Amino acid sequence: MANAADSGDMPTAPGAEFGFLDAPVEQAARRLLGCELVSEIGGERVRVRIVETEAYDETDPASHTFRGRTARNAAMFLPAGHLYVYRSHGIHFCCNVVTGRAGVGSGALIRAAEPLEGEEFMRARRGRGGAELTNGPGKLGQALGADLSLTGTSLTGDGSGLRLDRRAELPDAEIVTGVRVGISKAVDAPRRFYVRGSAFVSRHHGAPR
DNA sequence: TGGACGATTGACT
DNA sequence: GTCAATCGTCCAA
Repeated sequence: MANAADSGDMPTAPGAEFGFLDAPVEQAARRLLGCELVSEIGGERVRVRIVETEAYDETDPASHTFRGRTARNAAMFLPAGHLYVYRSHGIHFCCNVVTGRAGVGSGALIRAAEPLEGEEFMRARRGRGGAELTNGPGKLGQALGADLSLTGTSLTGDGSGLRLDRRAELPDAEIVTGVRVGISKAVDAPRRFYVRGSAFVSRHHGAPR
């Protein structure tokens, strides 16, 4: 697995940049709200602001890492600040920011984001516009141009993948906590977080109205 | 090694 | 509201 720290080209100590994600996954998931994701995949620069996340870790029956490390979920055990991409329903690519220490299988699913830059590229990839660009995990993955080749990469950004830019932590009053979406286990765990009032928070079947 | 199922989406009734 | 698409992963046998 490629790791920027291996090549010795890290400008700072490994992990320092994403130290704010080396925390209990619920806290890390909250801290990701408001942060920005930059994609330069295919030479097309796209930038979005994260507005919805869900927390998953090894203690959680709904998590891919609940039954331990496998070939698919190995990236979740990397240090905080790496990317874990999985294929959903054979069709969609969903992006997770890995949190916590190396060897710990935890991360936050990025469920939705607001477009900030490169909206024309997202429209071309999605075949749709408006909130439909990025208001769901599969939609966001498609808008960013993400696929399985990005899993295990570092979010420091190397000009060809994804970069995570930290932003100031949102005040509690702007964060809504709820139950996660689309899972069949631990359905009542309050591990979904989204920005109050954002028009890009995901819509899904069975959503409260 | 077979088979059920999924951290979803979009089209259709 | 209902259901198909689509395929890799993982568990049971």
